[in-house]
This record gives sequence, structure tokens and C-alpha cells, in this order.
Amino acid sequence: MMRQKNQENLDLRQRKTRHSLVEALAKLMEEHPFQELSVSDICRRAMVHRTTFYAHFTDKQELLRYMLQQMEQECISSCIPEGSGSPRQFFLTASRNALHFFRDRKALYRACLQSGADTEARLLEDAAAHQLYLRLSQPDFRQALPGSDPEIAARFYVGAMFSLIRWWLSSDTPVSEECLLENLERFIPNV
Amino acid sequence: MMRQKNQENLDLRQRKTRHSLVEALAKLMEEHPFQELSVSDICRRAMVHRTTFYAHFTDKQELLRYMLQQMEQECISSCIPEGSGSPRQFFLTASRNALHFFRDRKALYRACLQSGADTEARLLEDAAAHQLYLRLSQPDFRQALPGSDPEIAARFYVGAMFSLIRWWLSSDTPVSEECLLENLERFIPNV
DNA sequence: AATTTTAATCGACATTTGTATTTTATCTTG
DNA sequence: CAAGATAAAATACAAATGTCGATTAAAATT
Repeated sequence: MMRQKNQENLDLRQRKTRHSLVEALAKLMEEHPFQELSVSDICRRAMVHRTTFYAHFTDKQELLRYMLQQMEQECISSCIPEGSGSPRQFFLTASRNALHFFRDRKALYRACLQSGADTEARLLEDAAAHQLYLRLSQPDFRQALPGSDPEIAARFYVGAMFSLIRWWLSSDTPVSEECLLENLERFIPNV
Repeated sequence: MMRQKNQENLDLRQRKTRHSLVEALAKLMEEHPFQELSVSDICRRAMVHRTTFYAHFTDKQELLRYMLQQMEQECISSCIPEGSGSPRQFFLTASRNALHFFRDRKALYRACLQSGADTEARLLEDAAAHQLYLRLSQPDFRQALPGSDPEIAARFYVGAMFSLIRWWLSSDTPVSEECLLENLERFIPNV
């Protein structure tokens, strides 16, 4: 059942169904924690039959994952700086952009982090780590970080940044954005 | 209902019940992903009536959280180094200890990280961040990190370290433990 | 425009979840 | 050890979950 072609050349009906479900979930998550939402709730709001839901997703987690994967491209393109600076500049600019990206989606992101949905939220972290890895793997960056494994470095700094973002968004902005970024600059080696 | 005294001076029956449930969950998580476990499964294995389960925990997530909280003390005491060295030494030693702690509990920790249970797993990260914060707040450390907010610094480095641990444990040990720790040393400022 | 393909809907069902009420068994205290 | 307290079990129930097979509606293809 279900064609499930490569990516987005789905049947019109399927795209409409998925779109409705994503919309409904996003709306509902602004009102109630994800945990408390039932598949029935989502279907009711989306005006989609429950059996149709299960034809597309195995459960509500998978719907959320789908939703975040759609955000992924948007996240990367708005965070990764253009041009080529030093690894340090690259990371700092990407961090500032990421901070803004998540700040603008605070409600949704907090909802993910709370309600047992942050396995899904971590997809974005993985994507970010991969992007930094790609940059650090470039020859000019390799010689800037002699002896360091670019994959380990990418995981380290992206993990650190996402940890700060999580903390900053989940506690009710205990420090200013500038303060956070100023501190961040101190932790990044000057390469 | 339920006395729920301070901490562990519970009725014998309650302690027995909770112990059985934790045991059952730990066993089951080695066989199936947490997601697929039903409260009924856990109760069946624990030989505890389902209504009794709900008298102690609201859902299986809360049981898992309880289980991890019990690990928390053990984790802290086996990771936090004794004596007082530099912030750098403190962090590196704690990191090495943490790496071993989670390596020894790899099956359980991986199970938490996968199966939608890592909101709960992050409790340990929060506890670790708090420990580092306590150290960095001490006067002698403050002057070693001039101008840095100890809370931000703690979140940054603990987040980075847990990110590495997650990556190291979830991919099937792509690099050696020594390699990981050597790289880590390069990322920690010499203070 | 007609035909074929296939997704969405409908209705039904067994299982799980979460809760309430009553009864039974066990622990704690005097 | 006995009496009172209270946790566990038993039973029942409404709601949600996940999966059928069959029917209807809407796409894609000719």
C-alpha cells in the first residue's frame, strides 16, 4: 500500500493529508503538551480519518519527526553562513543564526524538548553536527586543527552549542542573548 | 493515598513493588525498545498488578525517570574526582570517569537514547552540569575564568561531553576511547 | 472524457491505557 | 500479639490505540 516515491512526488491526496496533519500538530502543540495529545485529537483537528493517519505514520512521534525533518532544510539554510571564513568565525556565526532560529520557534522547540519528543528534536543537532563536520573536513580547516578528528570536534562544539540553546530556551531567558554569545566566544579556540 | 515519605522510608510493600518494577523494566529494555513496552508487559514481568503500577507512577516514562534518578547518585559519586585540581583537570577526570560509567551501562543508556526516553536520560546531564557549576562557582575557579558565567561554562562543557558520549555509544565505537579523550583534551582551555 | 489506479473513508474489532471502587493481604504501632 | 492503617489485588469501565477488510472518492493515465 502507499506509493511512497522518492520524496515529494507523492499523490496530491497524500501531500494534502500530510500537510493537514503537520498543521494540526503544530497548532495543537501550542496549546497542549505533546504527551497529552492523542492521535484522535490530531486527526479531529486535521479532519483526517484515523485509519488514514496510520497509513502514513506509525504513531504521533513519527509525525513529529516528519515535521522536524521538514524544518531541517530550513534550519540549515538559515544558519550556515555563506562565504568562507575561519573555523571559528564559521562556528560563531552559525551559532548566532541558530540561536535566532530557535528563539523564533521557541514555543515549538520547547514543546519538543519537554514532552518526550526530543529524540526527534535531536535530528536537527545531528544535521548541524554533520554540517560542521563537512566544513572541518576541508583541507584548509584540517591544518588549522592539527591532530584533531573533525568528526569529534564537530560533535563537541555542536553538542555544546545545542546544550546552551536548550538551556537558554527552557529556563526563561536567565541571561541576555548578547551575554550568551559573548561567553560562547570565549570558549571557541582562535583558529 | 500512598504515604510517599521523604525519600526511602517507604512501606516495605512499596519498596518491594518499586524494586520489582525497576528490575522488570531494566530486563525488558535489554530485549525490546522502550517504546514498544506496554505497562502491562512491565507489570506482567514484575508480577505486580497494573493498578498498583498506576498507584506509584503515572506512566512508564515516570518509572524510567525514577530508575535514572536512582542512578544519578551513583553516577555523580563515581565521576566527580576527589581533591581539588584545576578546572581543566577536574573536567577531564570527570569526563574520563563518565565515559567509563556509561560504557559500563551501554545497553541501558543506548536503550534510553533511542526509544523516546532521552528526555529522561538528560536528567543525568542536568545533574552533571550542576556539579560542574558548583565547582566553577568556587572563588579560586572564578578568577581562573575571568568574565565567564560559571553556569554558561558548565552547560557548554558538560553538553559537549555528553554529546560526545552519546555519539560514541550510539555509533558502534568508531574511535578508541583513548582517541576520544585525547581529542577532548585539545578542546579544554588550559586553566 | 472514460478508465484505471490508488488514497481516503467507514465500520468493526482486539488490545492497551488510565481511573474508580471494593475487597484482601500485609505492614506498623502500641 | 492485637488493632488499626494502608498498600496490593481484584473487578469494572470509558477512552485511545493499532489493525482489518470493504466501500467510496479522487487522483493519474490513456
